[in-house]
Amino acid sequence: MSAPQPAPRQRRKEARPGELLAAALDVFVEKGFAAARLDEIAQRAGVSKGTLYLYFESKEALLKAVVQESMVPLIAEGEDLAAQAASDPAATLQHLVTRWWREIGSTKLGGIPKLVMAEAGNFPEVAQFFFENVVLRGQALFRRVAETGIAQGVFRPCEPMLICDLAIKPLIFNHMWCQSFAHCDTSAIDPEVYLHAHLDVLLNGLLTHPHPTSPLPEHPQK
Amino acid sequence: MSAPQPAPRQRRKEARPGELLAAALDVFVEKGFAAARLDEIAQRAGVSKGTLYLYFESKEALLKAVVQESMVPLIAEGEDLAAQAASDPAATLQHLVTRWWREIGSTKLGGIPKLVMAEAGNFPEVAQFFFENVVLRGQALFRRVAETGIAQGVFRPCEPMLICDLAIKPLIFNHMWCQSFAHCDTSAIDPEVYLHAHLDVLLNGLLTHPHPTSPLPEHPQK
DNA sequence: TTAGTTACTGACTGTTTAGTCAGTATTGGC
DNA sequence: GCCAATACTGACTAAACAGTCAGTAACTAA
Repeated sequence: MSAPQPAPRQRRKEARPGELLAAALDVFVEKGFAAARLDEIAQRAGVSKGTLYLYFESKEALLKAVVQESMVPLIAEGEDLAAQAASDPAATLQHLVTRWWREIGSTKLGGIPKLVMAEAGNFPEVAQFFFENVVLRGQALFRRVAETGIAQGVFRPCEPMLICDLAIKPLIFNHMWCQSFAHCDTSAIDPEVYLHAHLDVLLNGLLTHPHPTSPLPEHPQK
Repeated sequence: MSAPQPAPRQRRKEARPGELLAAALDVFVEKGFAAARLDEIAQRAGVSKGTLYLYFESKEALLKAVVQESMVPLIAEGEDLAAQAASDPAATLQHLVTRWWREIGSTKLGGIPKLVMAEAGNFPEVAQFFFENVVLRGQALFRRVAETGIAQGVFRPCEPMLICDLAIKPLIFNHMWCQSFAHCDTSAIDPEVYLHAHLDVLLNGLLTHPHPTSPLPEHPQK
């Protein structure tokens, strides 16, 4: 039986915010915003709850900061990439979707929309912030590609925002679904298989002259 | 200034459960499960909180009862309808989706998946109950249609569950989205327009020999 | 009218947790 | 080594809320 020595205190002003945000992301995604306890976030970051309040004003401000720091840079990066106009809208659409999967859908960041949407009614400011800084800017990326594709006659003519919604919403939802029912849905389709099937059917349904596509998966799960 | 006369007490053993469930559905969908207060549910049903506990064991049991009473009958109804085998799988798929929209997507019942998914981590029993009694049975409906369609060569060959997921998940999510961002997304696409565009692109992308389809909407919102 | 039954009430309890702050311990300058 | 300056702590508080139960009043049958 060793004496329960209290962990030695450290002063690390620079590193704290990042560590707290990382811990907060973990706990928020695991438990949801309401059920996340600030004590647990602090503990995972290796500090006490008091320290949390040295860096963030409130629980809500912490969530806002998580969104700000983790999602907004990715959007900004996407905007830079999209600025280099690609000539092939179908390929660009595929590229954007794939990038979403790599950067967000396959990481714990994918849990943020669920978080924000679940609490949108109780914390409208967070929802608004997310909507303006992530959703609208993300939609703009897709929208430009859709407009180009329609103008070129590659995509069937329609409201560009439709293409945007049809392309990305199913994937966000599938992530939420898998996250929520992981313990129930033992024979769920692998999210990456879903991603490819979705892209295939989407493009096939959207293109004016569908390419011959690879066959859809017959037995996605072993 | 009238005297604040306490509303006269009433004894209505038969009607209470239904009224409480209706009030609970309202408040759960509005606030989410965690943020819903039992006092408010009771108040909306015109009773006190104590009465609530005469009819339901706990808050969690109340949610389970809401799912049981509002969703399960609809699934059962759908199973009856699907038992009358339809010869045209594409039309049947369209019919199932449209029925989902009419009975669930366009009503407050559409808020239940959001509710259950948001709290799945904290109340796994509720998620399990929903999954087994609603999701699995709903999937089975779609799956049978998908299998028939593939066997007839009407749908492209693939894992039938994929068709099921591709057909319904986007719609569930779009409902959640609109509900969550109603106050932010002032130029959102009308859900019914989204429904038709989705069905169009889905079938176009899924059929081995796509029908000539009506054009996609150009300006869905006025 | 009265007495018995029970649906219903609402004040109360216990618990949980966001947010506070007086005090402590580490650091860096001298 | 000593002394600020300040990053950090954790016990505390106030509030919110699920769940309880002794008491109340609506109904019923005789």
